Formats: sequence, C-alpha cells, structure tokens
Amino acid sequence: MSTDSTPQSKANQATIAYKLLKQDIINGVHQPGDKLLMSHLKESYEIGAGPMREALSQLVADRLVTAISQRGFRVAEMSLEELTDIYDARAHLEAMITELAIERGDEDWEAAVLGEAHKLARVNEINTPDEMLAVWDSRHKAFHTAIAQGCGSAKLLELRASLQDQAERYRHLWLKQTVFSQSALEEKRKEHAELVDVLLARDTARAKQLMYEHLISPIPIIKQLMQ
Amino acid sequence: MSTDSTPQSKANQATIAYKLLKQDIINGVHQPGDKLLMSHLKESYEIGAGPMREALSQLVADRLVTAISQRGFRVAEMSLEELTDIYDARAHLEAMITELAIERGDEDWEAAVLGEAHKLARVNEINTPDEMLAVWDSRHKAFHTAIAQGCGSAKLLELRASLQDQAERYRHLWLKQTVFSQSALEEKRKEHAELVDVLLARDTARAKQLMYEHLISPIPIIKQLMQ
DNA sequence: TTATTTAAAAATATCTACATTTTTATTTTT
DNA sequence: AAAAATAAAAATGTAGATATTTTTAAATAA
Repeated sequence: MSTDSTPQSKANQATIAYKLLKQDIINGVHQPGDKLLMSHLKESYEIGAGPMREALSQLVADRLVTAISQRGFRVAEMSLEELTDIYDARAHLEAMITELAIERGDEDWEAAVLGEAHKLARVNEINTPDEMLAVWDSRHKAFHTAIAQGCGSAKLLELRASLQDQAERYRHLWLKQTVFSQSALEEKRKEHAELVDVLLARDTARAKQLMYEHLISPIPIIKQLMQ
Repeated sequence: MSTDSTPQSKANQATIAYKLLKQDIINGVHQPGDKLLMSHLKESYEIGAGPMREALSQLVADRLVTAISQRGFRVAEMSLEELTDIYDARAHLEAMITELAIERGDEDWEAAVLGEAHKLARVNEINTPDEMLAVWDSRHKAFHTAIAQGCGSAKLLELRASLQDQAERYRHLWLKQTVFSQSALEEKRKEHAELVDVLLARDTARAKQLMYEHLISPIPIIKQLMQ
C-alpha cells in the first residue's frame, strides 16, 4: 500500500550503481582497458565510494571489470582470444543444455519454444531501426532462453547467463551488422525454423549440431569488426 | 622467502575477509540459513563494515550467501534439490569438458593426467586421519583439474570452478564418509584407473559416461547424510 | 480474555564525510 | 641519466550519522 509498485524501489545504492555501470560497460560508455577512477565514478553515478566499490567487486565477479589491489579498477580488456573462447564455450554449453532440454522438456516447453519462435519471426512491422534492433534482440534472447529452460537445471541456466553477460560486449558488434541486413536476418530466420523443427522432432544429435553452429557463426563476423 | 609467498601479499581488507568468510561458510562455521550480522562479522574478522559488505557481495555472486536489501545477509540454504542440481550440472559439464580435453589434449596433458593419477593412487603412507583427508582431497582435485585443463578453455574452467565452489559444502559430507572407508577408497581407485585408461585411449564416449557416473555417484550418499 | 492495531524503542543495515595509506608524477640531487 | 626526495593524486579504510526493519509494549477492538 505504498506509492511505489516496483521491488526496485528499496534497492540500495550499490545495486543501483552495479546495474548502471554494467549497462554502461556493455554499451561501451566505458571502453575496454579504461581506468575506472573512483572520483569520476562517484560524480557520474552520484554515489559514495563504499557502495561504488561494492558494485565494482560484483562486476569483477562478472569478469567485466578487473581489479588490482591499491591500484583500482579497469574495464576488462577485449580480445580475439577471449571472443573465441566465450563463443565456443557458450556454444558447447548451449548444445549440451539443448540435449538435456530435448530429453527433459515437456509439452509446456514445446509450447513456449513455439510461441517465442513465432514472436521472433514476426519482427517485421517495427518502425525505427533502433526499435527494430531492440525488439529483435530481446525476442531472439527470449527464444533461446525458452529452449534452454527445458533443461530444468537452475545451475546450468546460471552458467549460461554468466557467459551470455560476458558475450554481450562482443555481441553488440554483431547485432547491428545482422539486424540491419535483410539477407543475414533471413539466414537467421531459416536457422531458427530448422532448430524448432529438430527440437520438436526430438532429434538430439542434429539439434546439438545446429545449435553449436548457430552460436559460433557470429565469430568470424565479430572478428572482422574488431580488427 | 618472505612470510608471504603469493603476489597477493598486499591484498586489501575486503579480499582477506572474503577468503576467511568463504572458508568459514564452506567449513560450516556459519551454518546454512544463519544470519550474518554485520556487528558480529566486524568483530570476528576485525574489519570495518565497508570492506565486509564488499566481501559479502562477492560471496553473493558465488551463491554462498544471499542478500536482501536493507535486511542484510544470510548463509545460503542447502537443500536436497540444490544438491542434485549442482552435482548433475557438474557431472554434465565435466563430461563435456572431458570430451573436449580428449579432442584437444596434447602429450603434456596426457603426462599431467598420468602424473596426478599416480600421486593420487599413492595416498597410503599418511599418518593422521585429518592429514589423510586433506591430502587425498587435494590430490583428487588436482587429478580432476589436470583432466579438465585439457579442454583449453579458460571460460569453461571458470564455470567448472564456480560449480565446484558451490558443491564444496555438500562435498565435505561425502569426503569423510569416503576417505575413511577402505572399500569406498578402493572403489574410487578403480574408477580413477579406468578413467585414465579410457582417456589415454581417447575413447570419448566411454570417458564421458565414466566421468558422468563418477561425479554423480556421491549424490545418494550425501542425500542420506543430509537427512 | 484473546486477537489485532498502533506507537515507541531498539537493533540493524546502509551511507556519507573525512582520515589514512599507497601509488604515481614531478622535481631535485648525485 | 639514474637515483632519491618531494608533492600530488588516488585508493582504501574508519567512524559516526541516517534510514530502515524488527522487536516490544501499550492500546483498542472482538
């Protein structure tokens, strides 16, 4: 019976700063290797040093920030090696999760996957390019998450989320390239359709292979953009 | 040779507190569900509230502590459901990593695995029971880590370490039961020997199966101990 | 009485402002 | 130029102030 409806209203300063800073790092406001100067951070995010350190430690756990004792914090570097490692690890993990999802998923899972696939396929009637990107990205993620949920393991889904977070900075580069190319979008559409087919057919071997290939396919594109 | 061997010698208060508190949670000094009262923590670990909060946030990221804004921190609960989830997820992940290690591991990897297997098999001539437990545990971990290293993916090894940390509290229960039972130890010795055989024979399918079974085998024992 | 509200007090979590320590940059000396 | 000394900047820590939650007690209603 209070004025606020969101559970975020009583979040503490550290949590607020964590979310803002994470978003800013993912969106490139703070570039890889940048020094995260306490005095600047305090000013930008209007927060004390204590809570800011708390937020920074969490980002260190997320591997988005690195810390050296007594020498402060930096935005984690990006590299071709890390790109490959994250994407390959993610693809292997997701293939494994897909196998479990096929093995364990029930009718609700099938329905959810179909539903999200449908919504994703229908991202045509969007107006501005920026909205297009945001909506496609969000539905693409929802589609893949719906598939992964079928594995039924909270821990595996946590690991998946962790790699997804770490991939986000690299993924941004790929997104623009893909969403604004009709041919690339069409390619993805086909891959998703085929994926849905083999998932519902419970064809484990084929699903694993398709999922792995789908997830590593952005690597060469991102590599090019990074150079 | 100074008093400290690590380059972390100038670690800050938060890092020190993080390590101590993590160890105490894993060793059951703070029981699942226990409230981690800031005033107690400050006293026990002789530290200010700021750095302690920093340590606590990191433990929240590790899933060993839970936090509710304005209501402080608690030791994360343990449950049969979580036990099963962690161990099953870990077994699946490790099986996948094993597959990659067989695919990617070179002669150095083979040598490391053989070496660690040898050291593990030779944990007989230890004196006190406590030392026995510590040494066997440490070598057992080294053996499995040597296998996993072969996958060559830093990210997958990070995910593995994360689950290992989360399993530690459950694993403790199993360790005593196993290390102090000659028959259980003998059983493990056989499993490890067979594992080494199929790894060096690069028999992927069999290795994945053996690894999975090896890793889920403690579940029923721990379940019994928890009830 | 018993249960429910309300109000005050205590305990607790969190934040801010300042103090201390350490690192980094600059200047001076050899 | 290299080393040492000094000054500035930055990170880290502490103590006390503030805000929130929980407990306790009192008051009201069933």
